Amino acid sequence: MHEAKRIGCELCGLWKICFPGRVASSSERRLNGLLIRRMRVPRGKALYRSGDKVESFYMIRSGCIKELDDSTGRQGALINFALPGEMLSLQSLGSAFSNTTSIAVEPSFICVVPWSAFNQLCTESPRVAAEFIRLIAKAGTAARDLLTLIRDKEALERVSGFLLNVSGRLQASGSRGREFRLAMNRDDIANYLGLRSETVSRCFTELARRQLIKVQAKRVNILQTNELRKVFLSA
Amino acid sequence: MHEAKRIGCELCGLWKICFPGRVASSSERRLNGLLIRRMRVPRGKALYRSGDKVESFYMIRSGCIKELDDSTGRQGALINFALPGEMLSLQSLGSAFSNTTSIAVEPSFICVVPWSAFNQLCTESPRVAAEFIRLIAKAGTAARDLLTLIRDKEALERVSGFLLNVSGRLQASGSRGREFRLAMNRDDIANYLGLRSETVSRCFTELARRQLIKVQAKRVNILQTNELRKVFLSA
DNA sequence: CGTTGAGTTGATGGAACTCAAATAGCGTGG
DNA sequence: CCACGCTATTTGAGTTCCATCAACTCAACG
Repeated sequence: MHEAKRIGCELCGLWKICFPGRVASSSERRLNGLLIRRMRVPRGKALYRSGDKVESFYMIRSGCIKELDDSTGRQGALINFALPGEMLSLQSLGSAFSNTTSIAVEPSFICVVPWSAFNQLCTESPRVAAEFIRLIAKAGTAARDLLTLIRDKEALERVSGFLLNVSGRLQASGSRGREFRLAMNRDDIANYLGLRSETVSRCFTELARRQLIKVQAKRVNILQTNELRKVFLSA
Repeated sequence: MHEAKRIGCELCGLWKICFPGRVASSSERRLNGLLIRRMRVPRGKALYRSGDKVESFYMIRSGCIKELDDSTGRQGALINFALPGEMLSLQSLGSAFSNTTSIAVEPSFICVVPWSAFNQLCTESPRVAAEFIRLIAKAGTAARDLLTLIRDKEALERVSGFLLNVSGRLQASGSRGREFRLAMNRDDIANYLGLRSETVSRCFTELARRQLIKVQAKRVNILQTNELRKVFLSA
């Protein structure tokens, strides 16, 4: 997020699959440039909606995409923020139609990977298939992490965990992890963490009062990572 | 749960993979009987522990296995109950070592599927690989469902959702979904739902007061499925 | 028949929600 | 560039729901 700098392929979660650094056959190389389509998603626009046929999966190059679960009655059940270098809609691949809606929180650039072609590639290359299974399993772990964050922790711990999580992921994609701009608003964060925007706001204020972070609106500055981690862990 | 009747292969989540009903090559048939080991797990015994090398995944034939997340500091973070016909530890396949511990809630019978052999099979058979990806993705959806249950609903709704969920899954494995015996105790349910055992108890009592269920200790009888579903949905 | 552990019920306090008002950001047009 | 209006965010006061602590019931078992 923050600056619109787009990450390069070497930071993409698909790197090991797309590029032949560690792969052998030429068929594996097909993904590189040929089948993957790049596109821009304006802020507020949907990348896909629940009910859409699942034909592709996506990788975020820059920006931020929020993934909403429409299966529950409630509107706007936010189950994931996808940050640069991360993949989207992997969990939908099992079914014919998507059960989530993905909306750009800020203007974003993404890679679209057609599932059919990728599937074919998996059958041809065991290595790609294995790598892909690993990626899908990893996506499942993320949901699990969020679960324990929400179920077992109270508000201040959740917000701390959220900040540390975002910080780490931004760093992984080559951005600064200490000082960044949150793409999403307080309501989105609250929905994600199972809180109210007022509570999120109060937590930010409290963390700032303790000198662990600095906040002004969407700008966040992490001053004491270790102390913040202590708050996060102090169940 | 309830009676120790074990489900047959035709209800197993791996059915489509194990059996040649819809598969072609003889290599796909290898799994059937030859490599899969069946075993008994006594109540309270661990099937595997976090840190163990991931060499297999598991299918429940009878009984109930609880899966604990040890990564968080807190003890006993319960992320899943595996019921007959369901699979276990799929999310660990990506990593070398398990990050969860699985313990039998009641005496259980399971199938142990060696991952290495299965992996080999996936490379040989595209159909098996695709089916397997579907299964892994489905496992991810379950975690997601629990997430929204816990994050967006209050106690009575969570307990209603839990009962409906268990009911449906028991039915899927051929057991009665109306009247059953919960294998797990109140503490396990509470941990799973992000509540306290006292609260779970109160919710059971309240649902019984409304004549939607009958409870006495572990015995549950669902009287009004539709009304129970209304409680569950009334966010 | 006493002990033990699980489950239920009651009383109380605290964390987060709700409603409401004040303030700060941000884009737009003058 | 500044003033305006709209929205997002912060802050405050009162309420609700669930956790906590504690007492009690009940069934299983030696």
